[in-house]
Amino acid sequence: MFKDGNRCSMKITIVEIARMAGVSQATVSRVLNNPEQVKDSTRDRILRVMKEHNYVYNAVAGGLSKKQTRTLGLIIPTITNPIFAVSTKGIQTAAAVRGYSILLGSTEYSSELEFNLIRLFLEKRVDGIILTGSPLNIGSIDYMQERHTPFVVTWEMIQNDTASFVTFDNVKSGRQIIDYLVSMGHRSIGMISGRFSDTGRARRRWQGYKEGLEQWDIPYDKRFVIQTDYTVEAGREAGTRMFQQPTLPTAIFCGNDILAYGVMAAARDRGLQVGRDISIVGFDDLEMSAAMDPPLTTIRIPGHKMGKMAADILIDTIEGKNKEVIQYVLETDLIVRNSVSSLHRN
Amino acid sequence: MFKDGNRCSMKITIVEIARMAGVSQATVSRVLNNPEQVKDSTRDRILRVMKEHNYVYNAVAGGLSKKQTRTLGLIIPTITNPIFAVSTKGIQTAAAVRGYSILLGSTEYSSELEFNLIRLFLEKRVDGIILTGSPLNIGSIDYMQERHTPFVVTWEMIQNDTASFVTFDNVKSGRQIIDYLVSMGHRSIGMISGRFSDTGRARRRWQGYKEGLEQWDIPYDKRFVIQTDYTVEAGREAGTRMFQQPTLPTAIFCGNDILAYGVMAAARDRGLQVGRDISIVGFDDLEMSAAMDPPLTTIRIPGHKMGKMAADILIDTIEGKNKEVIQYVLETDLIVRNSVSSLHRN
DNA sequence: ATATTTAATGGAAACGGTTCCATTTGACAA
DNA sequence: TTGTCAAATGGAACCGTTTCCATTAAATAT
Repeated sequence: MFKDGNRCSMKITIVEIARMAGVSQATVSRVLNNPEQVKDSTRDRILRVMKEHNYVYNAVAGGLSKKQTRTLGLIIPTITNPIFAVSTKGIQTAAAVRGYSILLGSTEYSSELEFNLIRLFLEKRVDGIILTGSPLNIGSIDYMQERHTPFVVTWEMIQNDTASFVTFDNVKSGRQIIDYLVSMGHRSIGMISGRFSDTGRARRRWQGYKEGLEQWDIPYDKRFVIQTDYTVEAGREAGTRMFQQPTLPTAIFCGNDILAYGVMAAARDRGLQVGRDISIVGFDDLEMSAAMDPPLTTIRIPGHKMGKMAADILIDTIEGKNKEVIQYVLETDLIVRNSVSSLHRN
Repeated sequence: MFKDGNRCSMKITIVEIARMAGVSQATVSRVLNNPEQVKDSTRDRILRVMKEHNYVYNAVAGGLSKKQTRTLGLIIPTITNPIFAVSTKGIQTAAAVRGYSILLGSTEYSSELEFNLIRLFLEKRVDGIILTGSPLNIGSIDYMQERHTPFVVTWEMIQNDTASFVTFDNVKSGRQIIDYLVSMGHRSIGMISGRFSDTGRARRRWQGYKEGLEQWDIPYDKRFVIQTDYTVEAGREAGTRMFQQPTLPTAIFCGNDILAYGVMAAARDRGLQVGRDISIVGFDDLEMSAAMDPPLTTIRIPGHKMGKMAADILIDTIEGKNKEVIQYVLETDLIVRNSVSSLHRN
């Protein structure tokens, strides 16, 4: 257990190192933070002593003193949706490059949990917070601002012009899908959406859907829109319900790819061939969407890039490298594959 | 900005609260940690002062003093594979219930990054570490043990009987797949596997494959096994290569579901109908596997449960509620769906 | 009324670093 | 030799809690 015969290496501190190396504790601290300030020979000696005794820096003590933890709080709806996973990866990678770690919290779409996470992160003195796909809670933003904690929100834009965000336009993307569907000859279009109560995004995509219909003079038929949870199973169940109706839409816009997978399965269950009898489009462009049968037409959102940008903006803010509010609205792309049929006679 | 007219609320400390409430800082600390020890009237007064001034507890100072951070370090290969996401969710949920937060780190299958993460977590004084799908680095375990940091490994068993783990048997699960395939009449079975160099798991599943073949007296044909990255695209590419060979296996065991999705797509590209012309089985049972066309036969591993158990064991260890090493090997289930055809004439 | 417990509170030393402000040392110029 | 300056180091206060050990106040027993 005690490889080197002395007490647990976690217990040895800077002052013991100092004593053993015959210097003051200030000097030891310097080799840790500003090595160039100490004479080579002294530094080497101190470093040697540290090595010998397996010294492990205590970042919580350091954090208390420096008033910074080099830790970012990340709040996401759920890690279980791959799209947030890729976004998280973007954040994590960018943060790691700049020497920050990530404290992870999931809201599971609960505004109360979101608020609790923010309070917790504040107590833990994260240097900043990334709010992904939020805020759910009206108080969240104020709470952070009052406490002067740098933060950036992503996956969502906010009316407030005092806060940074990096996001994309859900309404526009939704409309883009309708435009495409209409261009393919569809005029009877349903939507299987996430719950408006869970996220603003779901509502906004639906808003794009509705605006799209209006623009093309297609009447809104509320039998053709279903809200459900963002899971494959829920999508399948919603699809089944949709397809049991006496008249069916020719195309369905799904609130995300996960839902689309379920709806595709429901279509097959019902004997409908996707991309011929029924057209389906998703949203997110997950890794597996291109491998579906048929490959899923969907909106690609720059999850990884958004994450990276959010992290970089946040860290710049923390480090005082930018003083302004930064607000980005990234572009999305419609990825046309084979899940939508053309209704034009050819 | 300064809602209540005083200085930033993050700056006000326990001693200011004490002064304002006319008590000692010890008493304030008590209302935070052992409220029952202070008289109701005093407690209420202190609480009121805190509320009024938006006091935010400083957990890093508390952590320094208490020598515990109520934070767990979580190391996973990549957050991008949904199976680790569900495992992470299990951990996170269990940890939250018991008042711990999660510091997240990804190794991206690099043993060097793994080691750096451990060192970083130790510096940040996490109370314990969960090593998922590791250790990659031979030194990792020793390093944590020497420093007396509680940890549990998951997704992997270790020879060492001084460390806790909760995992499942990759070899056995691999063999289970072969047994099933053979029972369906297959005798020409390929494998598209993750890279042995990336994870021990990949090798172990392959070992199950090989042992299975031996048991049924099927010669091992190395043209039928391909190692590749754990991504859909890589699976598709590997599948394409596989299917370009002059003779094909009748069934393919894929190292995980992600790979299987790619291989299914490759089969379709090649005009092979999965579940009829070619049989495919996966590993993990991701959420979307049941919605594939055809639904994917696969091994279900209890990712969420493993995560929860790992977290609970770790926390019990941290809190001294168990002093023993705990080693669990969970059961996996073969989920039979429709991606495997029967070769028996019927 | 006094002695004995128990409950409530306060004082002050940790916890393990950082950093401001000296002080010492040596090099170099005058 | 002395003065000046820069480089290297040390002393000690500070970061914001917790907690041990007293001390005081209140309650109960004798």
